[in-house]
Amino acid sequence: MNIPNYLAENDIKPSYQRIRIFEYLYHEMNHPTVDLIYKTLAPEIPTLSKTTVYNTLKLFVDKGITSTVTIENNEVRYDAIVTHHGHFKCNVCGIIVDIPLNFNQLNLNELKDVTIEQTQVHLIGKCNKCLTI
Amino acid sequence: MNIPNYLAENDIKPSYQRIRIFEYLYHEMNHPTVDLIYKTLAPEIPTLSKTTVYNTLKLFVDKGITSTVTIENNEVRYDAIVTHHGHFKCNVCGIIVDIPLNFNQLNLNELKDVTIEQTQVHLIGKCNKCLTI
DNA sequence: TAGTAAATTTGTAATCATTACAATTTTATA
DNA sequence: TATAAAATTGTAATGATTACAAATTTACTA
Repeated sequence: MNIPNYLAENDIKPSYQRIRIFEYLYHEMNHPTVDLIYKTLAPEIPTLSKTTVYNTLKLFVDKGITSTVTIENNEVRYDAIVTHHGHFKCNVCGIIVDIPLNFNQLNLNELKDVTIEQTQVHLIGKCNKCLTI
Repeated sequence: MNIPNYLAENDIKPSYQRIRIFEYLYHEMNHPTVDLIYKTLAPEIPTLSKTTVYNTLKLFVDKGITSTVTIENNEVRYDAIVTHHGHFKCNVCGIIVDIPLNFNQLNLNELKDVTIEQTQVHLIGKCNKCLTI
């Protein structure tokens, strides 16, 4: 994955900040909040502004290369995976992991008359690590 | 449904404010925000405080007679239905409707090692009414 | 290459939902 | 009726997000 190229292909000029933010999202896969991205990158990019992180993520979402995950209020999280998938969140350690899901298995007969553009499946429980402690 | 009895059965003293707030939730079935509940009831209960609405909904959730719906950030919504079900939200008119779902149909083989305590399924699209305008 | 316009980044202030907390009011009880 | 406990209320604080204008960087053209 060449990140500058990937950004350019998606109509995003690959500025230094944008490259670093997407690189973080893509490599960490940790569904970070804006605050976590900012706190992680700020020491390495001293001029970085939190507003830039907000602006950049909004741009990524608009251009379709990032999705948002809102499981609980007061924290929007971001994900470099944009294909349909679900999320599992451990309510002990807080980790969020992507899970493949076959949405066709949901019986949506009740919804004949609507169009569905987005599906969010969030599972909340305890992860294996926290169960065995 | 006798609301004072229902509250009492669930270990909640049926004060006037609590009765009115639950009555609103239960009859409207509109997945309101705190603000909407407050704005609707305040004219009829002039002394009502928004803090009371927050306190009361937190109590309802703790006692298990209300659930929260967080589809988008910056608005927690409340639902008097607490059995497992999903939600459909129209991104034009904003209406949120409950939808029955058979969660067993989700193929969760990937999650053998975790316990799942809560499942949230949110479908976002356009409702029939907004499609035909 | 310099000069200018456009795009991007930045910092500060404003907004809005929610929570904290102490004071007041109401309810229950002795 | 007096007192304690519970519930309600209003105000202030918090924290995420947005608005916005200034500063900086980049792209383009003469």
